[in-house]
Amino acid sequence: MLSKKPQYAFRALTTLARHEGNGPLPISKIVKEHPMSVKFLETILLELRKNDILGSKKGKGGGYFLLKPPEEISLAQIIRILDGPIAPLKCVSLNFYERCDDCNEISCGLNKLMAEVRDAKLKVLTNRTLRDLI
Amino acid sequence: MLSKKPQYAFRALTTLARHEGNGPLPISKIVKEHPMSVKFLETILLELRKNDILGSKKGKGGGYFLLKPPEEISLAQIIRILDGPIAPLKCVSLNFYERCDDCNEISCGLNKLMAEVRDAKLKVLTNRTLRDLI
DNA sequence: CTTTAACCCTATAGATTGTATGGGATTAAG
DNA sequence: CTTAATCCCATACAATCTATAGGGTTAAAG
Repeated sequence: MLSKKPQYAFRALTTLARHEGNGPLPISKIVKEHPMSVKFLETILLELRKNDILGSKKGKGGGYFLLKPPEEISLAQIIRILDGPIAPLKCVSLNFYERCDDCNEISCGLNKLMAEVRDAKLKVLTNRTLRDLI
Repeated sequence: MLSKKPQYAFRALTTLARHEGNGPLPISKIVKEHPMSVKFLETILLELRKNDILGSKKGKGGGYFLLKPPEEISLAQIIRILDGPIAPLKCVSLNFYERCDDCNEISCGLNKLMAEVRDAKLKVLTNRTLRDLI
């Protein structure tokens, strides 16, 4: 299950995508369209800025804006930043790999099947972008 | 990410599947093959019994056994029992549906995409069974 | 009919993660 | 110099995950 962070993020990002090219959009405007905690959204957008999804401008007239066109921002990128691995197990994760300490990865049948699940999810999540969300 | 419960469950279930037809297998034997907390595994197997995956026999010489052949028990069934929804959002879950109170399901683009993810996962998880795990 | 080995049931503890909130610092427009 | 915004970090609160505890019930075997 997706946690709230990416869910809120997607709402904010669609608003930012629709506003593309018109300069920075402040949180106050985003929240007007999607009612939610300003402070919580702030931490989310900050995280997206640190991961090069968003840019920001401080001070009066400032706000956030997309660093790339919406069709170049996949759902997978956002989910990985805010929720971590897309794979059902760390031992089959592409971006968050960790060895499992209590199963043998070579003989373990589960990780092979979970890798299939990972690929099935990724096929959707890397091909779908913010553009599909608008 | 899968929680520990289904992970442990899959290990126990493969042992039970290999033992199929030879009568009930006690927890003590399962744990000998897969070291883990006896008590924790007990609560897991109990949950599977209540959901008609396992049968059990009490008393000396008792234990657990599969109620169906391994090829009729899909990974999806086990995950739903122990981890809940397979869909990334409740509002697109087939077995655990809940209306989202803060988004419009008709106009919300996200749930359409998350339904695609759900279907991609289910395609693997309903076709793969305990048989594939052995 | 007692011992023993097993499952049955419920409560709860401890750790981790998810969901925010608060307060102040920094920046820049007007 | 005032105002409106982001930036940063700490922390509170709640929910879930992981596991443990302890006693109850059942049934086979001697």
